[in-house]
Amino acid sequence: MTKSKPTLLLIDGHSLAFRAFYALSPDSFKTPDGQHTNAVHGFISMMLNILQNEKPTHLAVAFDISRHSFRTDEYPEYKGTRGESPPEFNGQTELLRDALAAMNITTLTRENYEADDIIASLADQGAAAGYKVLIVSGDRDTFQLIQDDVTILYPVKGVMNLARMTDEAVLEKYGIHAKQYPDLAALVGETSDNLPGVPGVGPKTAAKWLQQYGDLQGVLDAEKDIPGKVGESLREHRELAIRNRRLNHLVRDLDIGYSFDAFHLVPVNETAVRDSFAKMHFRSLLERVLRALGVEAGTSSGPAPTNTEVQVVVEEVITQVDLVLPKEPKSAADALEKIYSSPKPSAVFFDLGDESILAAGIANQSLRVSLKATDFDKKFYTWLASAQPKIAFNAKSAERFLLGSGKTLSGVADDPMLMAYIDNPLRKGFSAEDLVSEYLGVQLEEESAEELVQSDKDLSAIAWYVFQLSQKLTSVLAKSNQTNVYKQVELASSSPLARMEHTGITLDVDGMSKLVKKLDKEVAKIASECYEIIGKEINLASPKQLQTVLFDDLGMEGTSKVKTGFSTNAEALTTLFEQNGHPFLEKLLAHREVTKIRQIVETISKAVSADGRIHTTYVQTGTSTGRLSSENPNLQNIPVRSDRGRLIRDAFIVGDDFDTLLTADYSQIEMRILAHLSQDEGLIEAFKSGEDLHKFVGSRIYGVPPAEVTGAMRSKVKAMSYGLVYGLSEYGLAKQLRITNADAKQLMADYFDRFGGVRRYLSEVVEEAKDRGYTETIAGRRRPFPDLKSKIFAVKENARRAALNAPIQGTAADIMKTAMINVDRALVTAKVKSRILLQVHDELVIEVAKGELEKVQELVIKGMNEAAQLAVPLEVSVGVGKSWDEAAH
DNA sequence: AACGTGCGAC
DNA sequence: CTGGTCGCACGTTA
Repeated sequence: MTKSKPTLLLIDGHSLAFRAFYALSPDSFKTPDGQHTNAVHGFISMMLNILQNEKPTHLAVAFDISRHSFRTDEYPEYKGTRGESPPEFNGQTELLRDALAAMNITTLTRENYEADDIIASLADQGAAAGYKVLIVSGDRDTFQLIQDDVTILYPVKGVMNLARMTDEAVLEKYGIHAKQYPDLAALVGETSDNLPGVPGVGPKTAAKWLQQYGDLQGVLDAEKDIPGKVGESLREHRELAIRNRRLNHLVRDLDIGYSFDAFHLVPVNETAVRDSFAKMHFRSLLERVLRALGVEAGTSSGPAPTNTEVQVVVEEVITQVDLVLPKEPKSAADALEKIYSSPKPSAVFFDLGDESILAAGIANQSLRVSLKATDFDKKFYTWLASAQPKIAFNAKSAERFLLGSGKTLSGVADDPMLMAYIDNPLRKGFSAEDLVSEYLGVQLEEESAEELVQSDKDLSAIAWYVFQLSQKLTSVLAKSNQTNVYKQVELASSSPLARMEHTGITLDVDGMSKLVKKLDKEVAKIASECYEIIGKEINLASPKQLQTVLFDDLGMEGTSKVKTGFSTNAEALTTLFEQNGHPFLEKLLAHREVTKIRQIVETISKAVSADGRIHTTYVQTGTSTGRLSSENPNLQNIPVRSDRGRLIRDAFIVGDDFDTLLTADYSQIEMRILAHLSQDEGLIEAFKSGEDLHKFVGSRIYGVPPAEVTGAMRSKVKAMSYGLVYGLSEYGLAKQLRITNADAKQLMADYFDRFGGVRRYLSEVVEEAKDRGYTETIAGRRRPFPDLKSKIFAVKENARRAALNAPIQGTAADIMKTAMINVDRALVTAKVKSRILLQVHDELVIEVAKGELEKVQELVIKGMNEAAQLAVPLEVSVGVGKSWDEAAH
């Protein structure tokens, strides 16, 4: 076995302290004499986490001495935008350096240089001397230091997470290699350093150039070949880029004057650390430091700390639930044996990574066991795949990840996350911590300020609480009569969704990249036409700059208002264009449309996995009505209404080994539900007649035969019908149809004269919701409406409109989920290869295997039709094609 | 990082 | 004041 390399950890002290400062509230960390210590606490905690995870052998922390450096000599405005540091930060750097000294950790500074220069020099020297080097810095300029043995740990989201920036990671994120990063930064500029870049050049443009020409010099050499306004801008502002590049170049050959031995991690001087921490009133940190670093001989003042983890037993008794946490058993194997063979349900909680399960906790009433991923064995997987009842928190994610490694999850009897969603879909968080806190009154994790302290979770304890959660929620749901909708609709959707996510849909990547190129050209052309018209270059994506141009420079009169001034949204631009016909408005609207499409194309393209398919995540707790939402990427808002948009749908194609895509959607499902709920005779007849709905309604309202309903009449009626479902006002209807308020009022009156049942139903819904405090779908899904009693008019009105819509949208969601479950079961039972890929609220997309089309189409239609029995028929229309667009109908 | 604006879908 | 439900990108501000 070869000896592993020593690891040198280099920390940019200021940078990490500042991140820590912003991640923790200063108010929570304060000594009695008013000195804040949040940055120190956060820094040390974070450092200990890194020591634990990375196990470096050597460590040094570099600090800036002052703001003055050779860079400010060259360019006095360097970092000039940084204001005074917040008063709560004062004194914390000194405290931190004292604490580090007590811990026998070397700190380094250098007159006239920044901490990054020290780090750069040490990194090179360390790598050359055979160290593995890890750098913690929040400054992206350090990316230039990345090489085989030099990795940057870059803090994201406060100080909790560190992104491992390797060359591949930089390439992934920015499209260029790490050593090109400073060239990219030079072109783009760095706001936080007060270094403006070349105007009009963003990360994407810069990356494109660097890919093409290699480095900044190459780009500048080729500046004549770069077309368009950006090319012009580059030629005009090349000096900026050159200056930026000079300033962001890190000095890599400083002689630090220490041998690496000085950085070797050694045990701490316990007395000194105790003194230092006592001054700052740190208690939990002391334990951690002593345990992590060990104690220097002869400095210990108390009993020597042991390395064994202290088993924390939470003892709290809450009404209804006995919350005495059982101890972890001596023999995990024994406990697992009992759990795996028990006919009673056991709870399982998974610690989920980005695409795999990292660890798990298992518990029943009296036993609990934690398993790391390395402990997962055949017995564990066999149990997961068995029909043995399980209470699984967020079963869908677990099943998806298990499928990813050829395993599976079955026998899920309860999912407390979904139970809590059914109980109250409006709550903010659905994490196990949130729900345990809300339903059991136990704080699983400290508040966010203390999060840093908690580096290891006891998953078996969480699993045990999950077990308690399901017991508690079982009775909660029984009381509100929602057991049925929970079990039959929500829980039953989990596995089909997991498999849909796992399966994904194939994207024609080549088609998409061609499309981006085409759209890029269109955007550039439209943009330059815009600049031409207004005589200057602005950022067309900036509402603020647009406001200046439209309402100041061009003197237009704003229509609707937003918080920052007059609105520049499409509706406002259209109205303005009707008023003054200014050509800029037209171009701007076109620019918006094309950039939006291009943006979606890029998002979608980036989301393609190694298998060539896109795997969205359906969030089952994402909406207040019962619908699903889709994220990373959102596949429920792929354009379809414009020709350009449909080009995107055309890139979603049938996968290899399959024959065709089939789409099946419900026609006018929300209007059908309205007919059912309102029992309005006219509307029910409309659907039973088989006549076009809007023509039928139009003929009633205008008193003409359906055949004589004109296009204009039909579209008015259509807007009216859909408006009803959303709580549309006269004003809104008038605005949408561009008719007068009086005409809108008349239209509404005529509508309600003929369809009185609808009016009665809608007012009943609101009354009942106000009375009971919630609305209800046909399946019994509830949504609370506390705001219906608000004294604030706008709040109350918003609640009223949402309450009109909730039972309708929610019922549609229940029906679609039921359909999905039906279709999934039918396909599995029929043992066909075909499978569901996507759900888009009223549509399913199915991938059909060769020879299965006829059978599958029949099963799909049947499954969807049988999802509900309404007073009117459900109508399903299907289409088939090689792409999602072709399969549309 | 958080907010505001704008816009794609159903 | 003025149409429901979402997710996402971008600019701006901090």
